[in-house]
Amino acid sequence: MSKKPEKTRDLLHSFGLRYSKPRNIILDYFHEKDRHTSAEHLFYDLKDRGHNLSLSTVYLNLSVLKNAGLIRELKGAMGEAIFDSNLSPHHHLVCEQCGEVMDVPIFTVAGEKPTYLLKAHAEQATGWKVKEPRLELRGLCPTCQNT
Amino acid sequence: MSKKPEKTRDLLHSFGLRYSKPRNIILDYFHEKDRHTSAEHLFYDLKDRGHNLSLSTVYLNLSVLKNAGLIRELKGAMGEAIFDSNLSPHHHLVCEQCGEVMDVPIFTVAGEKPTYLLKAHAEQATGWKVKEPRLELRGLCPTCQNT
DNA sequence: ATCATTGCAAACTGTTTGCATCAAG
DNA sequence: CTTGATGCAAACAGTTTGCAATGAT
Repeated sequence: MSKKPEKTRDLLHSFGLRYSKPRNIILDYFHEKDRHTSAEHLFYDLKDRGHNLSLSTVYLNLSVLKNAGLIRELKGAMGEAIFDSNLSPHHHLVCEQCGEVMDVPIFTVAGEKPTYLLKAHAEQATGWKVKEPRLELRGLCPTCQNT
Repeated sequence: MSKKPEKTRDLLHSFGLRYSKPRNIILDYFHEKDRHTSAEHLFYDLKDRGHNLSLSTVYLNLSVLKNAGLIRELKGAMGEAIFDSNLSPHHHLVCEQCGEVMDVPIFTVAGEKPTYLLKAHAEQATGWKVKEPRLELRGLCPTCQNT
């Protein structure tokens, strides 16, 4: 099932990263299909498949891959880090009960009348029940912009 | 500086909560002006003012007050819980560098052309540099809605 | 008198780090 | 050979919990 290591090696190199077996395994995992996974979940999933990476290696490489831009990070239902290999621009729907994460195309969410239609659109398009969206935008405050 | 305890007692009672000195102190803190604070920050702030609540009491009461609807929770720059006593609907701008949190009125953010104007509007209105907003909506997936 | 709240310490979860060993380039 | 990656264990931060003492109603 796994891609040819040379492929992965080239991919890593093109991002300025070294090849390693763990990285190959992790990238294979993500490339099988778009996945949303936490470090721990990935760790156990890989263990089930006979890949005994250490947990710290998993953490380390998720962070490396994220910094290289090969995967994206979001926050799960409990605030844990969730990694997503789908790089195309999209939003996320996170189930507060089971933790399930679903991708939401940006243009379904971004209707003409944002705050209200956001919720309605997303609910209609996905069947989820969406909590009142309170945005928590990240950025740099004026002071920190000059630092 | 602190409000009359009877006031706070009545407030707490009206929310079905018992009065206690820690709750009084914490509510006083929040009501002095709208504040954004983490549990730990609150703990030290109160210590500086001579109120030696235990950290677990601070955590417990923030959670109690939040569940009662007297304060709101959001996630800070590092994913820590930040509590906000401003209950009117608004969004937040969180500085990734210094952790500063700023309120953003909903209608400044929610323009006519959401995804794009969101960023532009917010930046223009606040002077912040806003990272591309990726929404992480919370809700219930179809399965969990029937549980 | 009853039952919730407090404070302390210990437990826990998610994540990071130090360091000796090992593999990639 | 040089530098970066691994794996383990220990360290950490933020938060929660168990429990006996205390305080509110």
